[in-house]
Parts: sequence; C-alpha cells; structure tokens
Amino acid sequence: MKYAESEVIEKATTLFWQKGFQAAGMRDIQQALDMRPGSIYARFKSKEGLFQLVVEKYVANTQQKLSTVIDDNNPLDALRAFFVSELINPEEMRFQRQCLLIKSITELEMLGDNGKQSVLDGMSTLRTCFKSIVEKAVQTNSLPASTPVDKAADWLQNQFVGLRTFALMQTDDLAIESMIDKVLIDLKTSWPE
Amino acid sequence: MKYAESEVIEKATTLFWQKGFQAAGMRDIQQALDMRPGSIYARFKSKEGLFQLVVEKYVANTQQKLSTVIDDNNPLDALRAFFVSELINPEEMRFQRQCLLIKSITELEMLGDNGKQSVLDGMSTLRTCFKSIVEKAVQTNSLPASTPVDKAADWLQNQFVGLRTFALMQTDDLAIESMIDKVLIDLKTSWPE
DNA sequence: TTATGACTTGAACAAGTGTTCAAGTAAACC
DNA sequence: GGTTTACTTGAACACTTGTTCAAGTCATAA
Repeated sequence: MKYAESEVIEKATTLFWQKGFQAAGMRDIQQALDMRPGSIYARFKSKEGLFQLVVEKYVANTQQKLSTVIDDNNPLDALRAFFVSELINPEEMRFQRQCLLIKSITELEMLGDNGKQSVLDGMSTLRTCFKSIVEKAVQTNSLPASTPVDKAADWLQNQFVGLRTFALMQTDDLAIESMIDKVLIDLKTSWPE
Repeated sequence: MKYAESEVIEKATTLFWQKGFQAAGMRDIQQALDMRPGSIYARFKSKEGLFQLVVEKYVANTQQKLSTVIDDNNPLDALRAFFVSELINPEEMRFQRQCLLIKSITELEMLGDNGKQSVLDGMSTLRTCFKSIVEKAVQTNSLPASTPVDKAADWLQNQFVGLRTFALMQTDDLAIESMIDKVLIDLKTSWPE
C-alpha cells in the first residue's frame, strides 16, 4: 500500500472541495492522489465510493470541531471562534470557506443513492451538533430558557450556510466578522410565534 | 425562426436551473429546446453563450420583482411576500427554490470569463436591489434611521441565500415561513459595532 | 516455501462531451 | 428575380469521461 488511507482521503478532500464532485475528473483525481486508475478502483470501488469516504470524513471532522464547542464552558464564545476559524483563512485555502456538503447538495441529483445518502446524513448529523450547542447555551444561561431549541438549531445551521457563501465571495475579513457578530446578536433575540 | 427567443430562453432556464451548467449536457439542451445543435450554435454561439443569456434574463426578472418591493408603500411587508412567493411553491417547481446565481457560483470556475462575469454582475445587481429596499424601509420609517444600509444590504442578500438552501431541503412550509419571519425580526434589531 | 489477498500499473474501452460543417429552407431586402 | 441573411438540419469530429482488465508487486499467513 503506497499511501495510507488517511493521506489519500485528505488529498481527495482538497480536490473535491475545490472542484466539486462532477468537475473533479478521474484524471484530476489520479494526479492529485498520485495513483493509477486500477489502484483507485481496487481500493475505493468507484469515483463515488471515494467521494463518499471524503464526505464521511469531512462530516466526522466537523462534528469533532463542533463537539469542542459544545463542551466549552462558554459555548457562544466558542461558537464565534469556530465561525471565525472556518470562514477567515488565507487566500490559498479560500475554497474551504464554502461548505463541502452544501456544494454537494447542488449536485445531489448527479450522485448515486449511496453518495446522496452520505451527504444528506451529513447534513442531519451537523444539525444535531448545532442543536446540542443551542441546548448547552440554554443550560449555561448564555441563551434565554425560552429559546425554541429546534427552530434555533435549523436557523443556526442555516446562518452557517449563508455565512460560508458570503465569506467565499467577500474579500474584507472585517465584513465577515461583522456578519458573524450579527448572527450571535440575533441568536439571543426573539423568535417568531 | 422556429421558436421565439423568449420561449427558448425560458426552456433553457428551467433546464439550467434544475441541472446546473455542467450537468445540463448539449443533448439535454437539444431535447429541451427541440432544436438541433447547428441551430443552437448559430443562434447562441455556444453552450456558455446560451447560459449567459439565461443568467441575464434571470437577473433582470428578479430585479423587476424586487423593484415592485422597492416601490411598495410598505417595503417590509412586500419583502416578506416576495420571500414567501420565491420559497414556497409546489413540489414540481421545488428546484426554483435554489437561487440560480448561487448554484452557478459553485461552478464558477468551470465557466469561461464571459459566463463568470455575468454571474458576478448578477450578484452585484441584486445586492443593489436589496440596498434600495433597505433604504426605502428607512425612509418610510419601517426601519430605524440608525440602520447601517450597506451592511444590512449584504446581510439581507445573505439571508436570502441561506433561506433558499433551507427551503430547498425543507418539506414543512410553516418552518420556512417561520424562518422568513425571523429574518424580518432580525432586520429591525441591532447591528454590530 | 508456497499461497493468499490486498494493492499497483498502464493500456485500452465504450460511451459521453461540446462543437463543426456542408447543405437546405425561407423570409427580407435591393 | 436574384441576393443576402438568419436560421435549421443531422451526421460527423476530436476529445474527455468513468471504468475495466490482464499482469505484476509485495507483505503476511499457513
């Protein structure tokens, strides 16, 4: 085995994150992984099989980052720090500002059933994380007890999606931070109904 | 000329909106438009030329809808109505919940310079519309005079992006409406700095 | 030592891609 | 009436796509 699986997945993640599933051709993948088609197919079964592993690893990774937010004594500050670290990064990593899952959702119908399911499962996994964060914030009195947890979880994930698209196109880092602050303000204010 | 240009663009819009630029193959386009390759190339120069016209028409169309919001006496109510009409529609039009521009942004790098510019110009055109709405709302005292207009315009466009992705995946229309209401609440509350 | 099985190579394949082109049609203009 | 112009047709083109396969490598287990 020439390269460890984690190495390979990492390189594949970068490629899929930059180009998307469709646009990343097998020849791009072969070059990025420094592997020949036969190796890739023997190890990952297909382009989609590789993509699926990438998505699952991406979700697990994000989930882990979010779990440190949940475990923080001040979850809202930790959440802010998480947002900043995900959205403000050097130019050569700009592509990482977009969410790999959201990017994949736009090409969901071009994926087979397995790939599709991985993406959707990932979305729901992360939603659960956001819910836990809101719950923790309520427990620690960082948010009012009246906060509608489920609604706020959807909203928060939603804000994250919007922020990522905004950050992707935005060159002014301060504008991004300002947008993050707005999210934290609105999280504490009132909810409809 | 077998079909009027507006007809053709309309059909092409549906296709690109559903499948995206890349995934909509020339053979899909030929079928959707009921035209043979030569006709398409004689009239639109290339797949990207057609796409460009579609994007420009889409932007002009959205711009026009937003200008009725601007001209409304109660711009915030009109804005809410606009959101509802764009985000809550029958199942067979679900694909229209996603923003064609945002969908295109994810495949921006696969477009040539002209197509890319059309998409970016469209984004900035719509931002200007959102700014006018905020300005109008301030003028009519629907929003506090202290509202930072530029920041709010970015924020509003951003919210629209998030809402569209949310609505795309959401089956419960009430949850979408609730999310729209949250936007209108937050628009009126405080801003960072 | 031999056998197994996971992994690797690189040429090849069938199907799909966007695009071109010679030829034809028909309305508009001189 | 003749010429131009915009449009149409459908076969064909060169290239790219994801995938396969026979053959080879090499560590581990029997």
